[in-house]
Amino acid sequence: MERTYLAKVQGAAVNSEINVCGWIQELRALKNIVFIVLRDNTGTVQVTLKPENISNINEVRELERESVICVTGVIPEKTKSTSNREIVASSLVILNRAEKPLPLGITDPVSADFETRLNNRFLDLRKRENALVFRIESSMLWGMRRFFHSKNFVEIHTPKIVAAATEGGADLFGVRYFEKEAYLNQSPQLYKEIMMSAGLDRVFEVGPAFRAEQHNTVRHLNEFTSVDIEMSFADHHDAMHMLENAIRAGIEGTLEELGPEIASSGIRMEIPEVPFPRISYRECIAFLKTRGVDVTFGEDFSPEQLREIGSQYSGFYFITGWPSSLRAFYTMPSAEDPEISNSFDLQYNEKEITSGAQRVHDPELLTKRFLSKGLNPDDFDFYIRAFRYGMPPHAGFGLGLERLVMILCNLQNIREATLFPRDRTRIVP
RNA sequence: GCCCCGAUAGUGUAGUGGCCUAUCAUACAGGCCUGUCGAGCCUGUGACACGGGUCCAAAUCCCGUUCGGGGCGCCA
Repeated sequence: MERTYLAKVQGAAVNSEINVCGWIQELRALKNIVFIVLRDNTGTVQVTLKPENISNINEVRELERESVICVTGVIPEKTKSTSNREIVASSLVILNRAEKPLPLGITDPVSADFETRLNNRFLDLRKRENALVFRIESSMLWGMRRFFHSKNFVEIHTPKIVAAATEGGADLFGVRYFEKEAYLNQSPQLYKEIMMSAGLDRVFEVGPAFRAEQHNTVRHLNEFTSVDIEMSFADHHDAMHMLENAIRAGIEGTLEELGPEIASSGIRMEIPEVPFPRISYRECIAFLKTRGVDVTFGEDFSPEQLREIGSQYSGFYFITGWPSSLRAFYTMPSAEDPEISNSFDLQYNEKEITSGAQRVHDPELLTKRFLSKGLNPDDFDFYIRAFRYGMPPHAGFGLGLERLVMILCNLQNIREATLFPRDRTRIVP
């Protein structure tokens, strides 16, 4: 018999036989009757077992919480259960028993440290509200993928193992690659740009990025998921336009799929209005000065300064026109104002989630930019070559998926939005 | 990497030098009761991160280590 998801039990026909499978969330063995609250991926339902119907009832009485079972039974017309429906079992199959005690209770009225939760993530995610974060991430990503696909983007996959000289080096993880030295890539940047020269026109990639920085904060991971796009014959305005509409599409799709559950979980998620406000770096400096914050042109904003800015500009907004000195070598300087670049960050309140820009497409300028950043252009020959034989103007961005989910779910720690976070000290599980 | 804070049963906690053979809840085990549903009642098992030191006496004070939390820095 085909398995029925527990969420479908409410709407299933009474008196017909059904088969349900899941975990024993609670078991109450009374003298003449046994009740099980069964849980699966979709919900819970009470299963009622009467000794006269169940041959292995004594074995069932001894089952541990979180053991895995399948039950066949019927839904009676009337139930004495305070839940709307129950299943009166005709048979119960024990598929796998759980050890006890549980290292983390699923329904216990005691909280658990986040570390305990991470060490037992498989149990932690049996809680629906914890798993919801990852359902939201999935829906969000599907929404953005559909959007990019509709805009003629090609989804690509670039190497995560790269040669020593590719990226300057200091904050990369080294790996042994047979007889060579190699590194884990910190961004698909160079490769997605090469695809512009290849004529793919518009590309996006969803993949891991690795940073060997010894940061220890609630918003940094050493391995995170980057949603990257690059588009030809485009500038930073086009990239910002694409980004805000991708986010809007992602949230629309997420609310379509998970709206009721998101609402009942207490997460406030709304479809943002586009376009997002654009605030220039220079405007931010001027604003901070009106608030008595001492800040000079050419400095990155500190967390405290970003909180100040975020108290003025809430929700999604762009900070545009960052000083060229703060941006990577491939960032296009502004034609009108040589001190700044055609770049942007997408912020949500005080949090940065995306960094993007129009890119340099002229190989001579690119070489100068390398030199001004103290990098040796020879180390990037595989990259610059793609610029010498017809590279179109292009622009793009990289978005931190976990940071986006963190914002959408109003989480205080980015690790909450990561199944198995990799931070300064954690590599297990 | 720097600064601050922390580590007590499976889980979450109380306890700041002797009153601690360490509190409470939950979980677990046994019993009573019961179409239960945060089930109820009774009984029981179970812990001071590790290594040094101070002291008549250390969960408690000091040093180190490990791990964790927060902040900063770093951060294509």
